Amino acid sequence: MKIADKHSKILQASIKVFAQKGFYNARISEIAQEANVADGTIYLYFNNKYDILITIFEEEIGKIIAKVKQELANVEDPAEKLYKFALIHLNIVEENQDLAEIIQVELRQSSKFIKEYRNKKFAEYLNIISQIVRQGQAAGVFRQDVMPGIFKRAFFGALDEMSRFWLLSSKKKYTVNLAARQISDFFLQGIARQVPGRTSALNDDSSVSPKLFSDVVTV
Amino acid sequence: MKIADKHSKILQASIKVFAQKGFYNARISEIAQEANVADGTIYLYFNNKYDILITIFEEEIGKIIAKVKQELANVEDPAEKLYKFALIHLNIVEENQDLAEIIQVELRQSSKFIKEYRNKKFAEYLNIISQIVRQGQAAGVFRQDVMPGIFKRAFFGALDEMSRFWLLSSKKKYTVNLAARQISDFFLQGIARQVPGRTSALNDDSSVSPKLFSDVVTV
DNA sequence: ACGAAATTACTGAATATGCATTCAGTAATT
DNA sequence: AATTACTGAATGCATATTCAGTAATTTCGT
Repeated sequence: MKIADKHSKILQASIKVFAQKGFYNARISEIAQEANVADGTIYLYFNNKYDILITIFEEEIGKIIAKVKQELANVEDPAEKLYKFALIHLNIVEENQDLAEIIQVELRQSSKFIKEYRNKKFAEYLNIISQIVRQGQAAGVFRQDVMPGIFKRAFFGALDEMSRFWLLSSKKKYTVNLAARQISDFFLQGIARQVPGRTSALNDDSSVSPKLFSDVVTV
Repeated sequence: MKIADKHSKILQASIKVFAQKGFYNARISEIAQEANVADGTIYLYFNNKYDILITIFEEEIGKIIAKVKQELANVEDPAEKLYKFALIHLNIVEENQDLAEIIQVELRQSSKFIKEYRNKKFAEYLNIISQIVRQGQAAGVFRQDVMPGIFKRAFFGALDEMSRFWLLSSKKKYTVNLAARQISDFFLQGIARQVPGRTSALNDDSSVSPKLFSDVVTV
């Protein structure tokens, strides 16, 4: 058996066990058992338990970002790009549930080091979204008063919460397609009923959005 | 010193320490020190370390839900209600950062028991949002094809991600007001530029939303 | 009003346990 | 024969929890 085999066997086992039990409640002996190796063998491939978690993150997150970027490359229309992003994201989560669980839950409450590391990679991911927004604004199809820095978080957060819900409730009420469609549509169209002859129902009521976006602090 | 005093002193200390170090890296001795009691005293008020976490959740989450409901009670317009929800939510997070950190991070990866318990309370919170949507649909001001079950998660997720960002980066780029305004506006109006005479830019391009929301699986 | 006895509250060093990590020994490969 | 890969029982440490002892508070008889 080649080295690469055990390395990845242990990693895969770890992803499974960490996702199931959580990092702190996962036992090295469980991972060893799951990977069909001795406890000690794990330490030939990883420095310690924490190192396994970091490696999972390092080796897997890059793949995801690359995949999303690649799949979006040949989509032109900003609105469709946003929808595609949602669709791809949700599909990845669905196909990598254990990994998604770890990234969503375990990596959040880790050491300062891994947290910062996570955030760096994460920022890269979020910036895919803000780039789409800027592109849409430049093309004149998205509103100019939208702040990409807020939008990217709102949009990602919506997807993230939706997928968290999936991870919890195994039996899904909605398809990935429907969720991606609705969520991207919320953000593109809004939920306010479009009254013919007016741009939106909201504009009816000046008390609701008195001076929209006038309270910026910093850029 | 009254009993109630120590109970809440220990709880407050725990919130602080858990938020700072994470549940698993928090030491009982640290909490004791922070609360100015002996290690053993903690066990006169709580069964074990985990019990403290559960109690934090039990005693604090109810207050929050009650506060939000109460503050929304006298708002009528659904659109404004949505904005108010965002504003109140973000303000609560801002004013209870340690607690927010714990609810967001620590309670996620806990035992099955606490997870389920969290989800129950959490569902109650989310349903405030879907109620607003249904109210708006009944009043004819929100689109009928919006699914409240998806919307509530998307909307909450957007707020949650925004506040997570705040918890991480101490120096804030945006005010709570601005974020609440933008996020509720994304969802109400969308970001697609409103072209006069048309209901939205999206309707321009039939390829983007071919058969919107036609792939429902279950209700 | 006072002190003694009883009750209740608190302390923190000692205990016990659980588990990550090590390493002397064995097996497989070159 | 030498090198490399693996094993899993033994080690050692960290820390949640306990509990014998001390302090504070309350009760109650004179």
